[in-house]
Amino acid sequence: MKSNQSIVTRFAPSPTGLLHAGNYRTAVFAYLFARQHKGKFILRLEDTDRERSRPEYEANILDSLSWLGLEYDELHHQSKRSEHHRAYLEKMIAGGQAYISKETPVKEGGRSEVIRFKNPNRTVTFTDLIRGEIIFDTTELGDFVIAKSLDEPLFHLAVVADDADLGITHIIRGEDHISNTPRQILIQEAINAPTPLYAHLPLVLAPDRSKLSKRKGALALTEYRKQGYLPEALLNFMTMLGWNPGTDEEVLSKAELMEKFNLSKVQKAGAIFNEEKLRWFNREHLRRRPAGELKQLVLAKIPNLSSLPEISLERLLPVILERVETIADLDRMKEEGEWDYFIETPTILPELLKTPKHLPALVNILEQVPVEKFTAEVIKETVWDFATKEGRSEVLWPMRVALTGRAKSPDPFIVASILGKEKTINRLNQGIVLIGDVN
RNA sequence: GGCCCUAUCGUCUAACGGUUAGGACAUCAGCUUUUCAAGCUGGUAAUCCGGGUUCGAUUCCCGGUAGGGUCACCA
Repeated sequence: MKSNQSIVTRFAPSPTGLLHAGNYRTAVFAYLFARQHKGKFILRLEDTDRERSRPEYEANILDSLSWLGLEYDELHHQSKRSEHHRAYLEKMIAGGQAYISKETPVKEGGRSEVIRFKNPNRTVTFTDLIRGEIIFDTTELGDFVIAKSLDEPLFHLAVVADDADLGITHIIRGEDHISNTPRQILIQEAINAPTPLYAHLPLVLAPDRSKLSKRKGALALTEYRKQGYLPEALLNFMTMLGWNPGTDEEVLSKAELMEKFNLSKVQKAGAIFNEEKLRWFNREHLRRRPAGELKQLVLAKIPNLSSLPEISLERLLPVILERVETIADLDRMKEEGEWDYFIETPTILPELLKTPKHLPALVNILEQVPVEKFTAEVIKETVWDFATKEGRSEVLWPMRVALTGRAKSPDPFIVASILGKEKTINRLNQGIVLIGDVN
């Protein structure tokens, strides 16, 4: 029902910098719109500026899109289409819609001859899918330059020619292009090309509400990848920046986004890129990954945990996962040896034990728990009355410290169940010895 | 400055012209098996201002104000 074979969108970045949120959100919207309508999504590298375009930036764009999962149906390089551009230019010059203009170069490297568009000086009106009718008086634009020479087309000409040749039906791009639109419509009319539908997206903003840019601290998409974010989380977050599904749901998979996305619920005002919320999205997406995958991930990042018995590992995984927001947290845990006490006996600072006098009684109590019933639940049940009677913090704090050697850790019952009965008893005894030594 | 776009909690946002203006992130408080994390419960917090239209405006219109974008032989 929603299928519409004729829809073609494009993402047209210039390879003059790393792809960041200000750019790729546009790609996300164009992609979702095309896919939802079973249309085509085209990637076109706008590399006509030979000086500023760089292969490494192009590689970065390709990398980023592939990581995000935005697969394109066609890839074009604007620089490889200059013959088409030349043909349009020649036709326009012949038809009087453009002309070769003699110039006195104002800046260094300026040409003494450029190609200018013969502006008909009239009002241009178009209906933006997001903003409605927009009216411009193009008179003030004058006869703008559309090419440095027949073989060196400039932005406006190249864009219009390529969009026409590639059959683009919907131009979904940033709001910063609104003022370019009348110029491009004028060129379309001159070359007798159809005017596509326009949807100008609100901008992604830096915290100071200005357009997000590298200068404003926008991180490359690849940087978020390095920081351990999931592509689905980025995709979800970026889509929610300026769009909502019309319900309270926020955590959506790529498939769900493709199904629910629509231009009519796209916001008109710009939105600040909020990293806190991104982290939250990442957590939510991480939690939704299959258990097996998460286990592999943890073991890959913290390999020494694989020496643990299977049962211990099963109990430890959820404990680790609830402390992870991005995958980089696992690297940090590895780095800081956060879980090392499960592998090696920790060194315990006697003063950290605070009130160790109950440790001997604790050992006696735990001795009674059968090895096969040494679970967090049973341990808690067994110790609880005693701890309550003697004062919970008096009993539980030294128990936890004796087991972990740390001031901060998961609760003592969980820790004990992961260590197993033997190690638990040993470490408690070690704590007792330690106190004896001190005394 | 010209032109264009925009305006709901700190942030992202919801609300056929009638709601105690809702949700999420963040924040604060409390609870939970001392600590960390997670979780749960609750709280603080918004319709930029002024005029219209209307029985009734967050919503429609106009004007201010504020913010943003754009004004290249870059894209």
